[in-house]
Amino acid sequence: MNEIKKDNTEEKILNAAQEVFVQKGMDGARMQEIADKAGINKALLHYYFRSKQKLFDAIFKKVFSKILPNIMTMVQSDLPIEKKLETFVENYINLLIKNPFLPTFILKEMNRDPEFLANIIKGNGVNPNEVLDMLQKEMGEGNIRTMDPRDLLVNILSLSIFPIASKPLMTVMFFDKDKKAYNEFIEKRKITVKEFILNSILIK
Amino acid sequence: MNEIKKDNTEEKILNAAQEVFVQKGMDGARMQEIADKAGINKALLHYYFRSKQKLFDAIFKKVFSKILPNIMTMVQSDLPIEKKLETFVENYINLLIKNPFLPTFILKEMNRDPEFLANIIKGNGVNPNEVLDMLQKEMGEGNIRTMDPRDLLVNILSLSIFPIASKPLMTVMFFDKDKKAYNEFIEKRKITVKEFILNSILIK
DNA sequence: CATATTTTTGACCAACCGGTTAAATCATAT
DNA sequence: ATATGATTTAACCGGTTGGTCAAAAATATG
Repeated sequence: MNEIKKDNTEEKILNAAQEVFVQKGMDGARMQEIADKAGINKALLHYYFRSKQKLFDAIFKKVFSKILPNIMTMVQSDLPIEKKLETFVENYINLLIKNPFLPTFILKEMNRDPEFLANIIKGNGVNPNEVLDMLQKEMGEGNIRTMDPRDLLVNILSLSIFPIASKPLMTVMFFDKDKKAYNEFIEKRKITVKEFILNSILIK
Repeated sequence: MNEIKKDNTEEKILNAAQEVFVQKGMDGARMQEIADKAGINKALLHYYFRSKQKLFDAIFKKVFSKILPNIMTMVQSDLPIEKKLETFVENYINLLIKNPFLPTFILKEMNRDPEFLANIIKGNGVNPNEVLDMLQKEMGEGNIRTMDPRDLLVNILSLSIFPIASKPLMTVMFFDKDKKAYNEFIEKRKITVKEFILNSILIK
């Protein structure tokens, strides 16, 4: 029973910590709140993870690793670029719909330790150059307009992520605080974002 | 002398508070640090602004009001859509280059109080519908492709703002931690973003 | 100049927060 | 059963933080 129980508490801690950290950030999170949410004593947090910083690092790595692999899916098939883009945008927006606080959390806490950030990326086997090469190849073959592939990749990410990170602003600006209308809007964007990009880059 | 001196300290406080709040967020900011940076006693902060929350609200309103009016410039001329877009993107990216921490700060703290957010927008005379109407008019005249004007506006904002909010990630992913290369990239985006959008929406 | 008002300061406080410790509980192996 | 090591807890600690207060300094008023 030893290992099962250990895994169980550790998992309970990680889940609670993720919820609190992602919503309140490193500075706003309280060890007590994480302990309460995990249904354990506060000292037990320090038994499993020595310090708040260590626990935070574990969570940041965990959620950041959720985001990254998606990028590589764009290169892991030989479908035409339209299809690649379609599945990527759809997957990404779906992931963010389920985790709406994730973008803001990552954007904010990203600035804390760029070195740590670099290590996570490397450790996840994410190689942006593969994506950039794929895009450049499509350009070379005359399938899409020639441009800096980094611009294209950044544009794809921007259009997918930003509208979810700015949910409160958009809900108030465009939908009169109607969250359902906002959700429908985001749902539709799985298609409209793809179309917007393809209209810009496709050579017909 | 009364008013001049009062304005002077109040301004010193606001400048110091902006610097600290924008970089560290509400939770990470310390009243002591703000006081030090303003060159005054900590008690004086509470003399001018009763609480940390009040001071934060003042700063959030201040910096958010910096961002908003730009959106309305798109509607305050009768230039062709290409020119409107060009000046908007250029102005916006320039503003963000000068205030690189602004996007992350606003995105994070936006979630704190949506009601407060709505009031600031109203109080700034920003009416998103004016922009949406302008875009829809361009569509009706057959100048640009027909689409949900909200999508278009959100896309313009996403492409302008996100790459600056995600500076650390991009510096590490694309530029091997070379900040100068990143800066040049952003500089070029004043043009490439405009082109990317026009390629997508322009009917030739 | 004297008085009233505003601005600024140093000292202080209660609450909070991350972290520690020693003891208790539990599971397991002998 | 009991000794052993891992897990969990309650109580506690020192430092930090937002905020207060009374008094001093500066300024305005008459």
